[in-house]
Amino acid sequence: MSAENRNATPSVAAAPAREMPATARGVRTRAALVAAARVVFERDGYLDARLTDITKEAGCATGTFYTYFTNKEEVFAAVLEGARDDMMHPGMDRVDDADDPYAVLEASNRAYLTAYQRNAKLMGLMEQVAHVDPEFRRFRTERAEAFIARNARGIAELQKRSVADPDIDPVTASRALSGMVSRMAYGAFVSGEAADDGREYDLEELVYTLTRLWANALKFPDRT
Amino acid sequence: MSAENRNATPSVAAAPAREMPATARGVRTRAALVAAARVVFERDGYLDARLTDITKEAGCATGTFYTYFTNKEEVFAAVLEGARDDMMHPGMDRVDDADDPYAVLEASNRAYLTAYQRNAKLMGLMEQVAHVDPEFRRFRTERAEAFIARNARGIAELQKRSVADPDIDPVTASRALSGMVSRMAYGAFVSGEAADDGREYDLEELVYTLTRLWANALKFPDRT
Amino acid sequence: MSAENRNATPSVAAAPAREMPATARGVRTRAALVAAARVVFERDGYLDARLTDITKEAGCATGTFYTYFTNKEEVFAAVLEGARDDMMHPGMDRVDDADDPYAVLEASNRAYLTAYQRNAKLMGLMEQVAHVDPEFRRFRTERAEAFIARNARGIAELQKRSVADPDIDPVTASRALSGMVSRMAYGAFVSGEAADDGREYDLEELVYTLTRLWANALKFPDRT
Amino acid sequence: MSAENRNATPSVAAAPAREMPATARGVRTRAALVAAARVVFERDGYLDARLTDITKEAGCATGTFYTYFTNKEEVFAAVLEGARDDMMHPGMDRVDDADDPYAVLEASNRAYLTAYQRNAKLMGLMEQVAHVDPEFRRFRTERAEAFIARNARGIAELQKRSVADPDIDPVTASRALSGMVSRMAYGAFVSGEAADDGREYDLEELVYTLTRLWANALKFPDRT
DNA sequence: GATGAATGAGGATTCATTCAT
DNA sequence: CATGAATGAATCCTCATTCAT
Repeated sequence: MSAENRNATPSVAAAPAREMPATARGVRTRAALVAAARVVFERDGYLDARLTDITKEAGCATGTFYTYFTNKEEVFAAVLEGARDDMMHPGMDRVDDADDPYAVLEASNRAYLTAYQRNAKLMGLMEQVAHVDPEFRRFRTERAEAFIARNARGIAELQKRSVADPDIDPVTASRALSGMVSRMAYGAFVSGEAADDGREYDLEELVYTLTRLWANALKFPDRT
Repeated sequence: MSAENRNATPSVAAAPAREMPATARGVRTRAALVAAARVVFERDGYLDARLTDITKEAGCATGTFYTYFTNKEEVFAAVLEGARDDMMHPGMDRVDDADDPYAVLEASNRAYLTAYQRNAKLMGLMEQVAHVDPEFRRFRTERAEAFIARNARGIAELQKRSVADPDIDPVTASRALSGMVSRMAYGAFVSGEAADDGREYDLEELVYTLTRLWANALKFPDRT
Repeated sequence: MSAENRNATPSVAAAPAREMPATARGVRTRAALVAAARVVFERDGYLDARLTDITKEAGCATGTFYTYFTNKEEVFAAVLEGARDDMMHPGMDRVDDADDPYAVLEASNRAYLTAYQRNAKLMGLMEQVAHVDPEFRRFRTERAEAFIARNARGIAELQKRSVADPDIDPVTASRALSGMVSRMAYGAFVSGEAADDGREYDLEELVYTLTRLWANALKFPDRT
Repeated sequence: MSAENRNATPSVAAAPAREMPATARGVRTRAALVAAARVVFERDGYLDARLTDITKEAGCATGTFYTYFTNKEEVFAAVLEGARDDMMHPGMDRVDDADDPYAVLEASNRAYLTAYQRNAKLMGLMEQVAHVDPEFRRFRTERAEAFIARNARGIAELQKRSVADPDIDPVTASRALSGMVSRMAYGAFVSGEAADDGREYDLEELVYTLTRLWANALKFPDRT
């Protein structure tokens, strides 16, 4: 985890991106475009967003777009870039007792869900775009794999300490459980799947259930 | 699962569908179009599929398309229709000991995963389309909710029989665990996420791990 | 020279041309487009011709253009196709005395110049396009080489019959003399180079001078 | 050739040229732009050359271009300016025996072809631009007419001295024969037409054949 | 029913030229 | 003088949908 893929991937897509602006005005315009793009994308969706909507929203001419980006994918990448750190490294509260795996797990899940909720619109967008553009499919996969790998390491660690079911492959388990959490986050914060239940999603209930299921699944010892 | 989705309208989406063909030739043409549509969709994806590609593949004229469908959504609905039953009611092997919840769960998971694998291309398509067309988003959600409801009922039942952790909301748990399974199925059979692990997805390993995690999560009693 | 590159090169450019129309209406529309294209090209030049001008001239919608052609090059190729035979095989009057090389040469030059004059606008266009599009550069070169080869054969023949200077390489000579004629034709009928002389180009004077120069250059024996 | 083209305006085309730079820095920048323009034109062709390519190549900002030129035509004119003298007055070796018309002609042709070869890229460019921009069409024509007039004078002179066929109009003949030479030069040094002959163009062979054809065409007396 | 040509709104993209710094 | 970002008119091209045969 930590800094390893922080600097490695400066841009999301490997497109031959336009170079960064040289002047202050350029920086401002570019930023305006990225901000506008986020607004338009979140409002209209990736597919329905037209380049002119973005420039209009940013208050500049059509051509200006092409000073900074080559196409829609590229602005979208820039938009993601902005939220990237928060999405990849959701700051986790200090856990008092780092030896209590349940507490660590719970804090981790809460951090993940909170970050997801904070960036809900963007995450939904990500999901849509990943299903439309291979470039971003890869990006999404990488993000997922980063979490999976991190969690797999955690599980293996717990197995070594004999606090997790040893009969389970840590990677597959991580894949399953991480998927469970992200899938749930999507359902709760993006698609609002349970809206017709009449019941709203309660973050704490989510944290509680997911953590408990996860802990049970790995056979964490009962907390005394 | 019950009759809730099986009402009068045969079409998936609620579009004002064209009526079914009257003549034998009509039936044949329509069938050819649906088959062609599946081929084209699976080959090019929903978004990149052009109506003319479909008619070309079906070996008929462009205009003929509109004799049977009003637009792309509608053919796609017809394509789904074909695989619908298999996807909704994956035939489950008779389980000898219906009282062994683990065995039942395992059989159920195997049935689900097998069906998913059988219809992998289509499931991937479903996923893509759901992220693009609200009509199908609803359809996908309904399918998911059907499974969730079914599984929630199962969990509640087990709780009543005291073979499942009573401290967990059955619907939320079902949502989480069902999501875990479907997410995993997608990763394994559609996006081929783990291809770079060097390891192929092994169906039985999947069934084993998912079932075990699920059982653990609900605190099924140890099998003796 | 005969049919050797008559069927060989059905289309000028090797572009993946749209297939020919299946219905009579289609044939009509395509023809209208080609005719319109010729008008527009001759009026505005190749570079300044816009696709919409062509469709407007043809009296059809923009999109219709793309039913038959993929781009400007392709229509231009189609336009050339129409005049191709006349340009490649300018019908030559029967020459009474086929043994009189001077008479044959004169008839040949007259035929060439007449054909050039008939298709002057198009030849000018060809010249322009050849300087702009490599595809057509090749076409133009091929046309030129066809004439050069034909004439080189003629020269070699005369050398064998000892009626032409044997100390000259027939291909190089043909290249030079054929170029002289085509260059002159361009100057006279397309660019109207001598317009400021006050003197108009007189076809017969052209034929006379070019033929005489050519005959002298090859040292045809004096006609007695 | 005389002073007719050498009037006050140093620029080739009659565009309302910007005045020459006042400062030393200005001179340097302008020169850099002209040099860059030549590079870009020769590399990309006139039509595909973008103004920004030129400024980039010159290592200066886009706007700087407009300090010295109003548009593409004007830089191109400036580029031509540089090679102008060499192209218009190809230095001819002293011919020992100025009374030997064949020797004079040969020297003249060699000088012309050599100059053409030296400036091949630019001549090709000229040709392209002449077919695209009327301004330069005129320039090209003037250059051609200068050679034609000079040669016509020469021919008339020889006719007076009875060493050239008197039955030929000297201007028309000059037009034809000068065209023959320039056409050949273009074919040999620019379009590389004969590349597929397997034979390379040999300058001396060219000089020999063209001179001989020309001499024959005018019925120069046999050299003894 | 089947055919396939015609339609045209809609959006992306380029690049010469301007102008504030 | 130099800078380089901003401008936006001008075209190209696609493809769902219609309709005469």
